[in-house]
Amino acid sequence: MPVQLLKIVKGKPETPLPSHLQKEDFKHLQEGFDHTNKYFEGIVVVSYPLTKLGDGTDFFKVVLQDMDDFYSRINSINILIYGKMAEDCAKVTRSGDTFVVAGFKLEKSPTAREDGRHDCHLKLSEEAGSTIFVYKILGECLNNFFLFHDFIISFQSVAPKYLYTPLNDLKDGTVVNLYGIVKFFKPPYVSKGTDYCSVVTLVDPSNVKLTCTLFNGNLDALPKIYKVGDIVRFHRIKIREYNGQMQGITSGGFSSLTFDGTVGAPVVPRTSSKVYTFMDEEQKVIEELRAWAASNLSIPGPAAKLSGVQPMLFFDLTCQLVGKAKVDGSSFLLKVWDGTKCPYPTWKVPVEARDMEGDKVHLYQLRKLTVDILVYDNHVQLAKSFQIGSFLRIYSIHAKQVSAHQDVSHLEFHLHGGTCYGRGIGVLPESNPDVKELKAFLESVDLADTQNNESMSSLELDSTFNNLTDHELDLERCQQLSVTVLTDHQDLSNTDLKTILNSTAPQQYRIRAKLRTYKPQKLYQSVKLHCSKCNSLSEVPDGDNFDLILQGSAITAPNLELHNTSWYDSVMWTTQDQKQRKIAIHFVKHDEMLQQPEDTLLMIEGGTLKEIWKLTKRFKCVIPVRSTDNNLELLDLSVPFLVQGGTKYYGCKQCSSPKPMKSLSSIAAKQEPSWEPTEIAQVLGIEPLQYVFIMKFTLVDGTGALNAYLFDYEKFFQIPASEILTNSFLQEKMQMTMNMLCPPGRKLDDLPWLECFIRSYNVRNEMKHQVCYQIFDTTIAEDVV
DNA sequence: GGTTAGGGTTAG
Repeated sequence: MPVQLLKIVKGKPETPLPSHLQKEDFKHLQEGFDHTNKYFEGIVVVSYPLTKLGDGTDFFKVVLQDMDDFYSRINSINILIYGKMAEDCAKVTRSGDTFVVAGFKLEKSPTAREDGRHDCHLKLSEEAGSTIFVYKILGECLNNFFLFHDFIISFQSVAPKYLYTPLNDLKDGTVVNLYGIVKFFKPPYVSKGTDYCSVVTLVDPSNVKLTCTLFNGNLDALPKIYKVGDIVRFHRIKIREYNGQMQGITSGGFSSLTFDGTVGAPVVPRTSSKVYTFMDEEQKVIEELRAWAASNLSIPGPAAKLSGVQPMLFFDLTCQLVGKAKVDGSSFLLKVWDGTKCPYPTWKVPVEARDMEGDKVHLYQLRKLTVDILVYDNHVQLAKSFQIGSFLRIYSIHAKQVSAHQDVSHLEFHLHGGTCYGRGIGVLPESNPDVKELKAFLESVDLADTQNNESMSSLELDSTFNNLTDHELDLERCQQLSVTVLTDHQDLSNTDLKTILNSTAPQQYRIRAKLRTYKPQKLYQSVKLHCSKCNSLSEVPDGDNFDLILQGSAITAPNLELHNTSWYDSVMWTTQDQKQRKIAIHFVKHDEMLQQPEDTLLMIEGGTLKEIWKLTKRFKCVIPVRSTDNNLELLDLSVPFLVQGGTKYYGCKQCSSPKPMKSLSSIAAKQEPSWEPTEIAQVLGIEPLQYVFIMKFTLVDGTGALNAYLFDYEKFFQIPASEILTNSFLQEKMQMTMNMLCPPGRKLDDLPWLECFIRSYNVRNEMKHQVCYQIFDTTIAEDVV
């Protein structure tokens, strides 16, 4: 990619130059010096319009100024660019950009005497193998950020422009480039020949399907398709007629890019190829195909989890490999988990403990959550190669229900031989969004017995794991253990509910009771905001309100006098739509330098909710602000005073006395600003509200029933209330926890016991006096979820 | 350069 557009974060390019390149001094740009593996860097001070030479070749000339020797009499040099490279460069180059040029040819400049520049000029072209890096100033990058939805700036390449053939226009015997949406695929498997094979059926807006059989001896060279709905771009695929239909097959120079097909997801190609072209227009193609697919194809929803497995059916599973073992010549065992619990007893494949590969302690800790998947025949070879700990997607697992004796049945998971219906296994990279989500979820799962078994000898482990069935484990829980445990006061004895109800408040009790019902049933309704200063509770504001207030504040144009201070750099951006909204973004500096985006706090004026959200994905902290005559200040406290990660931080309207934004400069001046929400709140005069779960538990123990409130930031569910609204895995985990505490459709007798600590307290107003109860110092038992 | 597979569930 000879011309590459890069972003620059004040003075520092984020993408480093290739390490083999070394900087060349202005004064060494002379004939007789070897300029191989050297680059020259300068600022574009003049750029001429793109022209054509007599023979039709595009020609683009810029003047670069040497910034290291700014005060020399001669400090600028002519750069002559030819062909497609000239055209591409002209498109993206503006005065003030930084150019890095390499692979240039140096010649005497015939115009040196007239223009007073360097007596040599540099000639660059694609044919000569030249490279130009164009560093844009921050404002330009921002433009790209909003226009192209991410900071990934498309490569401006001089590679030949590819033509893409629609699927309804394919001719027998041709080699073409094409785009398509994956309608069906077989993940790469070991063929009976010498190669891996992957079969992919595509469809495009012409509504014509094309099945491609792709071969390659290198697994990595086949398209990285993870799900139906992914979008692929194939280059140099051979088209043949087979059984009266067009068919695609790999040809010599076949290459592919694969994209997530989700509307709005970042457009990042998956490929093993280090060099590929991907331009703005191609980004547009992907977005158009995504939009078309969204309204014209039925793309399957999220894959099943072990907790949602349906007996007798086939399903795809995204999971982590915990153990593997050889079973016999034609089958192989994969022991995997996805953090959820299969609601049915599952079959454990009997294998010798010494044949089980994987961390013994980990296998033991996860024993209640792992399932055994037996893979057969052609899948064995691939399965053997998987690393323990890697993330897998296993396609079309058969959940086979097997009745053993006396109506006791269990589920067996088989990945049968063959590749019908896309049966197979693929490794997912850690960068895959599903893997990221899964990883976060797995990390949030509390494992039972972690402390106690760390020091077990392998002998003890060998005799322990694989021997307990799920039946036995469930039985154990029902008979002995409570689904909640106390974090303190274990020495106290239980009091029955009747006694508590007949006593005066305030007092504290240990109880053993069952959860008959709880409110709210819709768990997201249990999240509130709490001010620890005035003790008020409020609802979490919805996004519509946020957007309205943002719209209101966007009416006032940013005050330019407040731009670019000692502690932040500002950029203005005008939206490309009809509204021509002005957005100002102030990047807070540290040591007079801008930080990496992931460490940066920024303040935004005039942005929409969507834009703010987009910025939070890339930058550490985002604070919506408005400008007054002499200050930047926070908006109304109905909107977050800070957005960090997925979390909106609110301040208490009663207890806060907001200060102007310049108070933040005290944090920016610190050695290593951590931008902790509490610290930000403090300097801004904000009393932060905390996210909290508020629930009402109706508890019964045979002697009586009482309602107890649960007021929990994190301790009870071991889920931060601040994260639940934006994390579907945590929502699912919480729902599963509640289903364990109070299983739907069970009789009272069959409900599990809860061990709780509660306190009674008096609530009095003019009308009545009431005794209330609150649960505290209680948590979910470690092995419940 | 040839082959592999060429979509439509195993039956362990």
